[in-house]
Amino acid sequence: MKELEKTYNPSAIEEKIYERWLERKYFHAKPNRDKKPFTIVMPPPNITGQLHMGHALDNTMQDILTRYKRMQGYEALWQPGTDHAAIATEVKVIESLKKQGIEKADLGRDGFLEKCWDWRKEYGGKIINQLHKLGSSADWDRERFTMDEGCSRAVQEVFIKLHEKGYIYKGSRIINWCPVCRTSISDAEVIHEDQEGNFWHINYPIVGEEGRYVEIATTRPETLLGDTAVAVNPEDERYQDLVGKMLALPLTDRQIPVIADSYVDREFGTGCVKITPAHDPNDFEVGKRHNLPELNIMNDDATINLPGSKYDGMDRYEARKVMVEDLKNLGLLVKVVPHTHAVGTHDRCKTTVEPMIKPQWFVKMDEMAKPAIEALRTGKLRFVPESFGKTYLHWLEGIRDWCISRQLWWGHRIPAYYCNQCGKIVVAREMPETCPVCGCSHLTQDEDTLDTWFSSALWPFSTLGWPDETEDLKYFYPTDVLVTGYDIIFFWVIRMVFSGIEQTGECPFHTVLIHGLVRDSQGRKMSKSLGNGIDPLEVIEKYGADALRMTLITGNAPGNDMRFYWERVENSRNFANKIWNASRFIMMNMEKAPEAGAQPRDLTMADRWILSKANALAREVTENLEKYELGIALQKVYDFVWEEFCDWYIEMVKPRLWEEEDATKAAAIWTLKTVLIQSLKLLHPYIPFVTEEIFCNLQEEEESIMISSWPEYRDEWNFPQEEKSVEVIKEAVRAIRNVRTSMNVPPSKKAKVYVVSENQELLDIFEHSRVFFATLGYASQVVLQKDKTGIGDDAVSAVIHQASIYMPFAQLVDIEKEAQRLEKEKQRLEGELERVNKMLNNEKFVSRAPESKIAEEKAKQAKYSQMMEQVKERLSQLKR
RNA sequence: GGGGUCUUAGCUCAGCUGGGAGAGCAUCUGCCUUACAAGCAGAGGGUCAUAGGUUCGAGCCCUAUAGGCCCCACCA
Repeated sequence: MKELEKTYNPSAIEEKIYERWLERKYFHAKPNRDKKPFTIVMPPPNITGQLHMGHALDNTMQDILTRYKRMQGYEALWQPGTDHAAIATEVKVIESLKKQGIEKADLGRDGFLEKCWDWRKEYGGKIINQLHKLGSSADWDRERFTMDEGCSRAVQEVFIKLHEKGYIYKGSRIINWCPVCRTSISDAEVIHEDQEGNFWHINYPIVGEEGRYVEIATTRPETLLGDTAVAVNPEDERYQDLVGKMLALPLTDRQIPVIADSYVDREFGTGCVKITPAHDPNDFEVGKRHNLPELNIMNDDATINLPGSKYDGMDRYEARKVMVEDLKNLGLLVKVVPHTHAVGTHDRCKTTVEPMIKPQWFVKMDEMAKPAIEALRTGKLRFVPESFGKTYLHWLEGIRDWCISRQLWWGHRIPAYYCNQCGKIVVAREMPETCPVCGCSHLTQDEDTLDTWFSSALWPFSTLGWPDETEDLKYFYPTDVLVTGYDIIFFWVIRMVFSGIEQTGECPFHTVLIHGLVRDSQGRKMSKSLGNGIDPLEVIEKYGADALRMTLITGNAPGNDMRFYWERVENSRNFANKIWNASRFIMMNMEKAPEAGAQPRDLTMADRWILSKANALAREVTENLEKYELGIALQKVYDFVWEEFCDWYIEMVKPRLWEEEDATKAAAIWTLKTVLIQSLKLLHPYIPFVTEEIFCNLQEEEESIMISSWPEYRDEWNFPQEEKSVEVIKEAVRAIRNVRTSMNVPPSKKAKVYVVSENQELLDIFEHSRVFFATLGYASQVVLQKDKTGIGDDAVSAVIHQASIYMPFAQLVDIEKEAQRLEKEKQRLEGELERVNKMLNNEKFVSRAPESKIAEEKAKQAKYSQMMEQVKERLSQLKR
């Protein structure tokens, strides 16, 4: 038996323990017919990533579930890996190249990709190492990467299958273009944020009607150059006569028609809308309906593309300024009205996106969305908390086709090949030798790569070997729970669900456990630009991984954001120290007693009480964990360990340990050890390090707590009678302490305690508990009797159920104060009685409430009236 | 415009299927009691946003209102 340090020092043990777990392969899972599988796939962090609080929370939750299920006897697999993070990584690599004076284009595709792989080699493992520090029990032997061979094969396979099915197509459509990243992005990557801008009212002259104009209002005057019509509402009387007429487009020599389309809102603006099909998604639709020309007036970097015009080559915002000035000079600018409106920006770089028409690859969504919606409706898939299911449905029901091609180099290259001669597109695993149409042998692969999320969408099955029918896939798939933040439901969860159903026929997981954001102490989002982020590694260094994990889980409900406070970390650390010291105490005492292997027969009332409590706790905690109520479960163990076990049970047991010859010493030691181990096990998923360290020092039968068995409820540990008895004793002790405190009696001053009760059963309980009054209630002597014989009027008193407690404090007694205390107690009881009487006198309550509830209230009524009598009696005694 | 969510002790938050309001921190009072001062024993502090409704019974369910936050959305 080793001796523990006086205070718990996490940094001294965490690394050592984690190494041991790794060495012994405890995290490794493999198909095992004798066990049921439990699988979680880790949301793959970006290879550009550094562990932040969000990761810490996300992974702590996954680790808790994995460790819990592993202890329950499941073959628990937590599948880890990293994501290539196409845009994010490409941007980082470009940045680092720039510092060396190298441009992406100079390197060429292959050269650039080489740099990307170098990057991944250097930084790809960083976050994984940081996850180790957190205590994550993922199966690192299975670590995967979204661009490794297996995942790439899965991507290719899915692309080809979806293309064959007609679900993937190439088309020229209006897409979101990021002029800085120079790539298309999907709708999900566009953030609409309100920005202050202007409404520019501009007059378009009507051709052939000198002096007559159509006034339009726009937030983007520069797109005027691409206008191919002006639209009015067909119902709008004001403009009936204009439809069909031509307008002279200012600043150009073009003429454009006035058309009628119900898209136009008569009430908004002037009721006349300029139509720019190539640079606005609505206008694009209008343009299609009216066969309008699509005039692209912008380059990829959002400079104006209009050769021959003075605006050619100007940046879009510069062009705006110059054009507005020119319009003003022409007298066509009617007015400028300040106007805030939603502007689409790229979520990565915050650049205002430019809608553009470009040939891109799309995934057709309508058919695949259906089974994904169905999965939630039929309960095959559920969200915790449930409300996020609505978010999921809402998005799926309004889903549009997914633009999956990106004009990037870092990513999965699209397996499409173009015939240089006839233009035929061939989608295939490898480049065809000849074109199937014209037979020519000159083909070129598509330059584009796929959206990062295309590969992440396959993560739950690509990591298990799909498309091969591997043992892993058969055993571990579908997975069980997906843990992630609500901010990523659209990007990832939805796409995993429809991809999983489409490719494997099964929903990739049955539960999505959603968590919120970790904010700073003022409730702000932690961000680099604000500099308010707290580094989880710093927390781990200062207080230990257990304290961090516990802080992230305590007092937080699924889906809710939380604030980070150092005080809370301290409290968590204090708890680890608390259980550390309780263990230290127990170990010190274990040496004093012969090793008790089996459960002793002579368990005392207190032993049975705490055992019964620990037993009930195991059941409750398990129930909470099954409902993913991680915070509630932890709170329960916390309360049990600190209050019931440490503050009450250990204090109660001390006299038996101090006594040289105590017949029940072995029982005490056995109970201490048993309940401690039970608590450690219940805590292990949350605070794995400290529980492991204690467990290994405490016993020698098992080599690690993480592979020990999860506590189960046992009927033979259920002792309702003893639970009640100890509660009575606690009530009496509390009453004594209360009285003493209110009279400022120091603990050093012991007092004689009389317990008066007419209830023999109660007196019997106290008879067995004399020692508790001495140690917990500072009694010098305990007298149990049925009446007040020998108790002077100068004693102070307290009333508990069916008993009165008297302590003679002659000189200390202040009759006034004593009376005040009792008056207060009387008032409290009056309140209680009023409530309970009101209930029981209510005929409807008595006739409609469940019997158990009525019985409960009746018992309370009896209890309070009895106590009331005692208080009244004592009061009248004082007044004499 | 649509949807979601929140409003509980001074602060930050829990509160499971409706049956007497909880935690941590902070505050106040005593204690260095032989596991722990990162501790022990006690105390104070809440018309659970407001107004209705359902119910024997509402912090919890329903409706409306006010305020906060979030997400989605093609009003130029």
